[in-house]
Amino acid sequence: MTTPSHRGDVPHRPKVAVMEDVAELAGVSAMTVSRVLNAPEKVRPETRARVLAAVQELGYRPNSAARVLVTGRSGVLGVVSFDTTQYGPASTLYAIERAARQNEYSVSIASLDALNRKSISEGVGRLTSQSVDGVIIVAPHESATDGLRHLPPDLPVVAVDAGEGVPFPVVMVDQHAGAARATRHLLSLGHRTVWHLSGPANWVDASARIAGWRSVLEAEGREVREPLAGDWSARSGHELGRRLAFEDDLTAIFVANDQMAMGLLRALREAGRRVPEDVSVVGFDDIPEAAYFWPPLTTVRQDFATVGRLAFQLVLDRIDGVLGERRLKVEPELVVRESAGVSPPG
Amino acid sequence: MTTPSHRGDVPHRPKVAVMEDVAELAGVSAMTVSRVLNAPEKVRPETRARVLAAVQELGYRPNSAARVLVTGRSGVLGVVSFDTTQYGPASTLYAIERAARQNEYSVSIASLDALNRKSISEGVGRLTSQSVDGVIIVAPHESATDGLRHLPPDLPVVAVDAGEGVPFPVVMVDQHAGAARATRHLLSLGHRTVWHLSGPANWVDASARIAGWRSVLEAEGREVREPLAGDWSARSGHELGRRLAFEDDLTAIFVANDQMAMGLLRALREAGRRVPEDVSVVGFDDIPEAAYFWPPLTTVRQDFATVGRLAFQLVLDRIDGVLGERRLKVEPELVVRESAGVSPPG
DNA sequence: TTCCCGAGTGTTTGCGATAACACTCACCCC
DNA sequence: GGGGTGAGTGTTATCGCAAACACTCGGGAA
Repeated sequence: MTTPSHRGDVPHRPKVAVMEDVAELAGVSAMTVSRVLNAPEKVRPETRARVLAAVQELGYRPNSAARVLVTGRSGVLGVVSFDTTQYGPASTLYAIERAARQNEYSVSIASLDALNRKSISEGVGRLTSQSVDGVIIVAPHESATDGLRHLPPDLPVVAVDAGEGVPFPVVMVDQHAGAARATRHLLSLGHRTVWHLSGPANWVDASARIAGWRSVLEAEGREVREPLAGDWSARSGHELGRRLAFEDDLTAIFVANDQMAMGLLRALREAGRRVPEDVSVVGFDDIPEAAYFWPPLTTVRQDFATVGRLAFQLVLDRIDGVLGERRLKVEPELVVRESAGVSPPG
Repeated sequence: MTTPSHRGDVPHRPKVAVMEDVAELAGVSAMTVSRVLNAPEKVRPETRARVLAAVQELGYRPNSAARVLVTGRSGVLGVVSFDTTQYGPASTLYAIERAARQNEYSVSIASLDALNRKSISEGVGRLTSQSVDGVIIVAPHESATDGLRHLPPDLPVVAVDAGEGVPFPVVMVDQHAGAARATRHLLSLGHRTVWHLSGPANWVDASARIAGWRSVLEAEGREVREPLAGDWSARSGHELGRRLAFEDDLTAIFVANDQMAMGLLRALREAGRRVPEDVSVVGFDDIPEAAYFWPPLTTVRQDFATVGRLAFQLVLDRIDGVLGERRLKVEPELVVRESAGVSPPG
């Protein structure tokens, strides 16, 4: 005798307990249950105990949608990011999630297929329509920076590694300083100048690393060779490496990330140039494998965990109406291993 | 003359448009607006146009919390995972997000700090309390498998790479077949037996790879050396490699993942053993860098993208009440490069 | 004693959307 | 011409929770 509806296939939803059920079991009103959960000190201890027992017995869990509807707060943080299969973004995301969890927030993600204004604001849109309380954007591309200028102004937003001129706080590793450190390290080993294998155009960290590298060379009055741009992959490092391997004034090279450095290392070896005896190489990132490259890679460590943690702290402040720092820089660290050595004689 | 409340710091919430506002502007009822958004064909074209214009003008976006409350559907998928900084899990997550997005779902994540029953069900709990429609679990550890038996039975759940005996669908790469393929490849090159550097105990894929490797050796009547267990890291591969490098019947070794293979390669080189002339090495995963190892790594490619896509499809089916496959296997592929060669003359 | 106060609890209302049902036509059939 | 029909729209109830306000006491001040 069931009504001929489409519910035929969902015989009997085993209705989950709601606040009213708990209230009834505990012999109080729903409001008291709500108070036990949100402001326990306002409820007499023995009442509280009864309510908690009822919660336990029924396996009650508050319905977040209802709570969001009435409070306007979701406890969800959105993260917009590009290519989280890469070590850097993945680590940042992981650190954000961890920090969020410790603060009773959960994380919703929106990956981007492309880096441009439209894509970014669409990603943010996907998140805001899920009523996130705030958004962290991990998309270190200049076109993104542009998209970031046109976001809902009342939404708490923090960017990781964004360029200048975005209207909200930015957390970043000091790429410029890191690149400078790498370059100075190579010069200090006696090299006359340092080549650069850069990241792709329009990536803010690629640009910052180029700038850091260049500034040191210029300050020291060294020759500045045009950087060659890869795409962060080992493949591109290898390809560009083959073109560089026969430059005979190449004795030192700073590579914009460790994967490209790996490709370069291989190209150099294939060309018969020994590292570090003939050519010194310094990378960037310090991926966990860098110490097991051949030879072990001297590189610049980025502390993604700290970046993620700080980014979370900053959105949290914004959500709470606190206006904190506008630009937080995390110091990178040069990790000296064996891929960079003293300049070969003459 | 503001009331002395804590709202002092939030002067005037610039109230966003709700459905009623749109209705008013378009001169219709809220119900009609709702229909335009959810079942446009039920509304006369000119009315629809008026409503859409009003939506546009007010920048109206439906409030998802209200919608979830009444429909019981959130359009959010939860993903529970462990260590998304690793290439495999990260790629799987990425593919899931992508598939979800194409189906108008968004993704909420819950990372795990530890792999055990408590941790898993807590992770699922964090997600369900955010009212996700379904959950995908990417936690290929046997202790997890245990935790998975005690989840809310009405929740649509799909696991990636889970062991046998979990009460819901599982998508996995056929690790056993992949390991067998790698092992057979090495035997076919003339090696008398194949050593194995395995993943850590209790990881389901580590166990499956051991089983696959062992089954081939046994079928061929070859000697089975006790596998050495690493922890997936290059560091552990290096460390174990140092112990193995001087075994003189070591001519071929199958390593449970590419990172460990990298560490092993370095250890072998440090011990003066050439790859592939003295020792042949086959890895597992085919991370993007594998082709740029020294030498380029022969390995087994896992198609994480397909795994992610299938896992999403399976939860989606479950959410829609369709009971699909219980165990879906994705075939891995042997990628032959240069790290494995013919057995050195006895 | 009377009154006030505040701790503890209950009642009512509303958050923003959709489901279910009710209504109004214009149209077509016999 | 009466009445069925169905497309298009409106009305009401409801989802589960918390904010705001109302109520009930017992204890202390006046």
